[in-house]
Amino acid sequence: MPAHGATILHADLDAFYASVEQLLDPALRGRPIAVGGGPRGGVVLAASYEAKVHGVQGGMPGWRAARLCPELVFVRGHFGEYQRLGDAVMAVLADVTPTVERISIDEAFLDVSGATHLFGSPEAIGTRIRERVRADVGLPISVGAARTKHLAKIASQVAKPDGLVVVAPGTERAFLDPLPVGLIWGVGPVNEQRLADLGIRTIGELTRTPSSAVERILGQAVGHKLSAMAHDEDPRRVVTTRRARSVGAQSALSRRHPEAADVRAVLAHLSDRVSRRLRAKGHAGRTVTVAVRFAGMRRATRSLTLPVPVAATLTLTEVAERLAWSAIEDAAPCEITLLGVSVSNLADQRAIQLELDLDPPDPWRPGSAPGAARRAVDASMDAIRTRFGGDAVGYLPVVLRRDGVVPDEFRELAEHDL
DNA sequence: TCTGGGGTCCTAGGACCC
DNA sequence: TCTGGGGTCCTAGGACCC
Repeated sequence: MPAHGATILHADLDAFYASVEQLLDPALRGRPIAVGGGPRGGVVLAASYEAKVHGVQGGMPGWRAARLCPELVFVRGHFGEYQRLGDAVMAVLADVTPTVERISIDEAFLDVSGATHLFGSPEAIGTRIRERVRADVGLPISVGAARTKHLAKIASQVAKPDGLVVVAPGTERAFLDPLPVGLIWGVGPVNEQRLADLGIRTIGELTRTPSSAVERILGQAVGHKLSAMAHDEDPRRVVTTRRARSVGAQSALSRRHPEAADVRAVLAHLSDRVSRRLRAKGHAGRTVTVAVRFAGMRRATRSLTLPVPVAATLTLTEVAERLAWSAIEDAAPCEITLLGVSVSNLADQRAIQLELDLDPPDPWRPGSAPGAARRAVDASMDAIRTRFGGDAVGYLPVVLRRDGVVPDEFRELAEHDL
């Protein structure tokens, strides 16, 4: 049942990383800048509006961004600051209502239906949020307000940069009809092109298309979402907590023929990262998935669901290695450019810590229980890292040392629990 | 001189069970 | 004479989001 009034807000910081850099260094203000990447490699993580004008976008290879905008300034990024300032903005939002759903470092939904008696209309609340974020944190933020989350998110996109858009109840159709379908959450480049092939470019054109045709193109789920939105029946509520469904890590590698020692070293490193995070949260997972990217960007995944959840570094490494070779051998001869490990089917694992014994027991210690031994090793490593920091033990595989395009601080930011 | 790293959700086919 | 229909789980691939 939709709330009365445009009481769902979507607040979204503008070009977040780039805006923080311009806040920290006044010399960068008004200039086209890119965070991450460089003219010779890596990818752009974020671009300032001055750079976006030239077509520079997040996710774009640095060399291409440099070609689009020769005066582009590349900055390395202050990832710790992003976390700190993102948190500060969320604190401002929490002053308005406890019903805040943070969906990434820099954006959140709010349900302000219980806050209007204190702060006034959704429009007044949106204005207040924008003023306070600007005054207290120093960053531009856009806000959309509407009757549903979906619509509020579209409204904030329309409001950018540094604006506020309220979709008053009853005006939804008039608001949506002229907008491009790409603004719909879940319609990316592929679906946008598929729709364009049918002559459908605006949301209005889409809603006039028979739903059976839409579902044929976009699939049943997206089709249903669209028709729900078209009829203003978006049931999603603002939820303040969400549980992680998977934990993973990946690393791009310079193009190479897969060598057993390399593959093992990289997978051990990734498995170590993943399993440490699982253990830190008291989680374990039954399904292990390995992703391999080959030269030419083709990808393959292999997964295995185990009878019991795993969280031990060594166990995860062994499973990952089998899965990786299954994918590599199916593609041979090949060159690989990325390896990834992820664990899903998560279960809370604080009480029991069963570990699958994939290997025969240690021949040097007859009667030993490999699972228990592995847990003991992991516990010691975790304790040392907690005390002395993540670099105290463990190692970075030689094959990764040269390829570390993305700073570790960025990984930490991306993996941070929101 | 080819593209990061963290995720979510959906789809389709097959195995398996009752 | 080979054979229903529904449900669940697993696997692989893919689109999408920040």
